[in-house]
Amino acid sequence: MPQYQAVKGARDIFPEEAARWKHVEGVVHALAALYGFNEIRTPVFEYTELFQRGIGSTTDIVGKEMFSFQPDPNGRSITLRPEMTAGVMRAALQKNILGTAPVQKLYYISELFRKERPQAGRQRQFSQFGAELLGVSSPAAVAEVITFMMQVFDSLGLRGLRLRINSLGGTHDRLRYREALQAYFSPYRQKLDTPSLERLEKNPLRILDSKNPDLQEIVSGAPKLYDYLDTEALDDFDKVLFYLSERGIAFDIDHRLVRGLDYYCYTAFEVTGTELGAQDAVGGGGRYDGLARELGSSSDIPAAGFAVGMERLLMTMEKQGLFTALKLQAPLVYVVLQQQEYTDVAMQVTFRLRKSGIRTEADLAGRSMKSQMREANRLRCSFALFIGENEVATGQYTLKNLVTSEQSTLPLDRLIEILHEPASGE
RNA sequence: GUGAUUGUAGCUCAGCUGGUUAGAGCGCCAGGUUGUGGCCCUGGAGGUCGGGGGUUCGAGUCCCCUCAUUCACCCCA
Repeated sequence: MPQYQAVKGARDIFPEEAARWKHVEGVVHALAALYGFNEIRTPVFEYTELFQRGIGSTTDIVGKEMFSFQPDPNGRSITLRPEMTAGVMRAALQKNILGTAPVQKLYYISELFRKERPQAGRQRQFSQFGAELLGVSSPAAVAEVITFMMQVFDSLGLRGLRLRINSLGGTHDRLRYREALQAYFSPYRQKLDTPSLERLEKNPLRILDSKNPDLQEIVSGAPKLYDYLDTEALDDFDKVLFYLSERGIAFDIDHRLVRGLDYYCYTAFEVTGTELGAQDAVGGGGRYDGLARELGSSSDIPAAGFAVGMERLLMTMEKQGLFTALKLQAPLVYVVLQQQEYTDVAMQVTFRLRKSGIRTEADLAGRSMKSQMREANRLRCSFALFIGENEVATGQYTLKNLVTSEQSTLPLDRLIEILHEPASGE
């Protein structure tokens, strides 16, 4: 074991994997532009209260998973962001961007931090891409956000992802339902497990999420949220489903889908994959009309958004073999020098090639010709350009095609022309 | 936070009931070809056997502690 290791739950991404990230990020950026979402970058830390208010103090994230610290002895507590929505909303309110344009469509690809035990598909530092649509509260807005997300999956070539969707109703609906749940579960107190008992008081909806097999029977008999939705909520939900169907987006209605964050209302959704192990959620989101008020806004700001776990997305793509064709970009030319005394010439030539836009690599370590050739081969270069006694004397250099093994000796200007020809791969 | 799992070379792993200088494949470096790679051949470098303690004549192998990994629970992306 080396003396220093990456912090628990944090990992390094080396060049080959970084290429995969760039590929995925490229698709996200391109589709965001297509859908009219603009990138926002917010600080990695915020005042702790923001998350306590925004995410909800009863949630696990706030209760036990935040990296919080106090930089100044008597100063305010600061927290490494465990999710993006609260920060984005804070930024929007702080600058009052809705004052200049009443609808804001924002997206991000950002690093998040949660103090959990790492396991497959879960790290302490991880990243999400996501979108937030602020200022509109229509089924069309929710459908737009979901469609954007699903098209990213589609464009990346993902198959077999499952979209589950539910309506949580408005505040009134949820209040009535909450009481109904408490009434239903209270007689079962003896049988409930500790976390469920706690939820019974704080947030009974989340009992429905329980995976405890012993509780399944009780849970399945619980009142359905769906039966407590008023017509407005039902119409809203139907409309969202209508848009999705019309666009050919498959979904499963799941009346037990609740989601862990307090701020969701009306539509909530989640996308799961089968290749991820226990942590099978790739992304999720919903509508959160109440968040802005929670954060001190004097007016209502309806909003909808989603977040997708980049690591889980990449993991699923890997399992589905979607990266096989992706390789690091190879240099076109490797400059090989016969003896070290030609280093200066080699550096000049290398520079000229690069200046003309040709991806060029050269030996910086003074290694043997054989090593240089092996290196050229390892890097999958298409050409080797030799600098030796003859070349220096005549000013004509030897270019070898490493695939066909053909080589010719010509002035550098001429070689650069050849290298720029499409057949050369440039 | 709880449970289980694994920890031997850069990587993937051997190492029988504890017994001489700890191995293989791949990778890396060098040479075979002092102006030419991929294949092949030869050689080489590289290991506090995660760390500490204990049992023993003797520990990579057994025991304890510790650190780390991985997976699962909880919850979530």
